[in-house]
Amino acid sequence: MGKQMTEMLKGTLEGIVLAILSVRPAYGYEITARLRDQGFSDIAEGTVYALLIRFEQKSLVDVEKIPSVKGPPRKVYSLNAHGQEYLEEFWRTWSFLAEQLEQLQKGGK
Amino acid sequence: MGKQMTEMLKGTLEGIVLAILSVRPAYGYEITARLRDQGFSDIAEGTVYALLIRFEQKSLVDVEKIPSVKGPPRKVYSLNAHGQEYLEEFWRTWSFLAEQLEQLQKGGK
DNA sequence: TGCCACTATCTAGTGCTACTATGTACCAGT
DNA sequence: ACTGGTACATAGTAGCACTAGATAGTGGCA
Repeated sequence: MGKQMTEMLKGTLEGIVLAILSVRPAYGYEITARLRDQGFSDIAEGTVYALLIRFEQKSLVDVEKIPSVKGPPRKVYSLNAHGQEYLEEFWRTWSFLAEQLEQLQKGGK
Repeated sequence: MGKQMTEMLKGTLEGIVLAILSVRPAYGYEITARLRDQGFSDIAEGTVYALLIRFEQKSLVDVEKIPSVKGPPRKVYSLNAHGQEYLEEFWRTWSFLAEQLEQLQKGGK
């Protein structure tokens, strides 16, 4: 991953994962795999798990432990009301930023 | 400033300031003021100066000291060829991220 | 049986960036 | 003298993604 991407993901990855969880509950390994499929080719696994733990500590998610067919039990995370709110604020913040950048990009060309 | 915005600016502010410099040369105090006018209401001054010093160390900019009518001399920064390249890579990185997020935002609604 | 690959989670330590808080310096108007 | 606006700088802090591992369960294959 480029260094620019690494820095840009700070604060954004949080929103990305929250958005994924808002569609439907998921567990860490699954989220990492999905991100990689989607072009975030080398998101570190550790990063996702650390992020999920932070969500739990901030009470943005509910957690359920579900046995897996192959491998250790999964920790399935689902967005709760507080998490939903937090996600909405994320979208507001991101929209503002995106708009500013869009204008800058236009102006520079 | 919200904490979400603070984190999201990491990696992005760099691009924003480079984009500003690509339009025309500017100095720190001016850049801070312009950012504030544009809605980044409480960007810390120190942040911008530190950023500009990083640009200089990475050789993305040329610097010229120009006397000011009121106050200490200004350090006017202008983007050089290397900086222009770096900015283009920033736009590529940001465009990718913005596209991913746009799709997520659509999907979640 | 032993080994490997895949699934699945977790953590200590590192680097980078924005913020806080403060200091320095120059000049104009009162 | 003093205040306020202009202009730059920096030491310390917090937060986040990454590195580089460790740990564990299951199944396949030689």
